[in-house]
Amino acid sequence: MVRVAPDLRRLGKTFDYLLPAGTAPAAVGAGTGAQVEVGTEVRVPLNGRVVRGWVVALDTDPPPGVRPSPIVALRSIGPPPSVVALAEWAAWRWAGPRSLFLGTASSDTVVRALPPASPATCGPPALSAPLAPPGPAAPGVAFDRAQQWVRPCGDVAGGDVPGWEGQEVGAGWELANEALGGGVSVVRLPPAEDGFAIVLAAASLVPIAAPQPQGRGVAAGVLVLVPGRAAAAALASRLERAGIRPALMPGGWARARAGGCVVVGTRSAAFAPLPEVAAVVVLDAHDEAYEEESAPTWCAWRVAVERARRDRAPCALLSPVPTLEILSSGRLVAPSRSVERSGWPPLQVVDRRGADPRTGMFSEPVVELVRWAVEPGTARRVACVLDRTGRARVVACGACGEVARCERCGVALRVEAPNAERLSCRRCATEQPMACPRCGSTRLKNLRPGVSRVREELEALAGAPVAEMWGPGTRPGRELLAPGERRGDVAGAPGDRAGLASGWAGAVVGTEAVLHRLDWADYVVFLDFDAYLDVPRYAAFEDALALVARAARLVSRSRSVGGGTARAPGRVLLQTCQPRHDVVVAAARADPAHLGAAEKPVREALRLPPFGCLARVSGPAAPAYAAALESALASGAHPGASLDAASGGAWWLRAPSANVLAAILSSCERPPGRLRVEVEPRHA
DNA sequence: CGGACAAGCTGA
DNA sequence: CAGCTTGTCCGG
Repeated sequence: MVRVAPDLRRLGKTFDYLLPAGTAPAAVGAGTGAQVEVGTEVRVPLNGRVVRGWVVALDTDPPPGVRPSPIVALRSIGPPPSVVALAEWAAWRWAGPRSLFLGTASSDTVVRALPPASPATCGPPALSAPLAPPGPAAPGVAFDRAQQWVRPCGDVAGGDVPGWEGQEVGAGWELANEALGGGVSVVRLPPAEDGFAIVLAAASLVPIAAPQPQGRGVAAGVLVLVPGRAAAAALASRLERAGIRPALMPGGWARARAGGCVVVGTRSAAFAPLPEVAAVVVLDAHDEAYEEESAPTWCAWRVAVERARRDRAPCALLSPVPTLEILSSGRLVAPSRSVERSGWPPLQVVDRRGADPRTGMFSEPVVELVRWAVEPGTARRVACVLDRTGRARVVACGACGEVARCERCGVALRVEAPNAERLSCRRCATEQPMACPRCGSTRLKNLRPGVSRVREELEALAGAPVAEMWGPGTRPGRELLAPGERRGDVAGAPGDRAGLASGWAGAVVGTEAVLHRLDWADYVVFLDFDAYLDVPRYAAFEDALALVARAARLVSRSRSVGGGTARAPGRVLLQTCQPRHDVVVAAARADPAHLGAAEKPVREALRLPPFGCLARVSGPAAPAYAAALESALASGAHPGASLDAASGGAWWLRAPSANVLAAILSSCERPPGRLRVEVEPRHA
């Protein structure tokens, strides 16, 4: 008898079934597809139809009074037991259906057999002796294993091993051992460093093919997460050039399931079916691509951290701009200040406080830059970023020029309605009189950048065509116009766009898409950086700094010039009315910790993450659920937790920690009807 | 989730 | 009261 979780979104229950004739629980041949084990995908009858499901427990006793039906069929090899348990944890942690996480952990296609566990085909440093599996709290062992990698690869970087020519090896090497020394580390690598050295060091922790009879036993692997599909593919091919054949998710599901390999993938690969992890590396852990936007709002780097904790494996979270939440999850590993500074490009801040609104979006330095970029016969590229939304109702003081901002939390105050009589703070929900909080002047002017004609203006100023790029920043399907082209008449097939983006030079204006789609630039200009500082989200400042880091990476990337490769002399330029803002200061000093130090007390005072954990409850069934939560809180079992009504029939549940929050949510039965529970939504 | 079935509405 | 919509329950 086995227990099965059906693949039905609204059904959290499990059901017991009889094994089909001729099968037995996983006593022998587990993972070969012939037998049932925890994780196996099955097809089971339920209420008169046949549904997909996962075996979540073996040898169960059915509740009294029910007579179980037999399983209809074994459908596919499923995630290993460790990942089934991980999915259960995630379902609890983010108050979501377990089947959703099991689905994420499963193969897109039916898998009936696994390839032989691919042993570490690690290239250059042919490690001769089998390595011990990762043990509990053995930093010394991890250190030694990483050393074996680091030393040869440090030499290899000179280019004397095939496939290694020209691999740039930076500060990552010195940090790799420390990063993988045990437990969770937060590695603050500057934007110019890509962390490949740490990935290689982690890859060396794949145990050398310990012979495993019939695929039994645990074959640990190394998990590497990257924010996007393109970056995953790029990392995979780079690993191959280094002699390591990684399992690229989702296609590499079966290889990952067999274990003993390096698995590379995006957010969903946090649930890659490695039976055990020997090390975990998350690149650009601050990237919002790791967070699922709709409920359940799970977060891949947090899953990765939990996974490493369960397997007592080292976990390295890499980021040039680690958020407070990331920092609170591990110990900080950072290069020296001088190394960090040299990994950030110079930042030029253009103070726009005194600017005449009629000069439009462009300061003198920007106009000069664009003219420089469009000079004929040059291969220069200047990218201008303009977020067209988000600051229509922000006001600045007509007397002192300061943006009116909340004295309590520092966010820009907004005029919520066209003829409102007070200024409101959307972060801490307070209101203030319609006057400059700094000098008291009531002469306030609306900051309202011109939007639709920015490109035309720039073309007029530069006296040359300027390209345009737009579209949502994180989704595909954007279009790049060549110089002189208009929206709607994109040259070539859609497939040509990437080529256009890489071969093209001059000036480009676009939304955040620019930062995602271009592969290099000499300069990145934020035409209206304040738009990012004024977003009413608790994480707005961190997100703004992350954008600068992304721009920094664009301008520090090497590019081909006239057949050779040159280092772009990159710079980032910000136009802002808030030149002393902590985000601007942090970026200018190449010191992300500056922002962290400024943010910490505010978060602490407002009990925002990482000093507290919030969940938003909404939907038609929210009132009923809120009532249940209220009575759970009234019982006194959860000190420090509270429930507040928000606008639009929603509620905020606040708890001192994510665990307490999850405990409260899971202790309250969900009422029937549509209910949305968003745990830790970053747009709060 | 989706089928079964019960309770409620409508119109002749 | 047939014929249809809307809602609640339940599954092994």
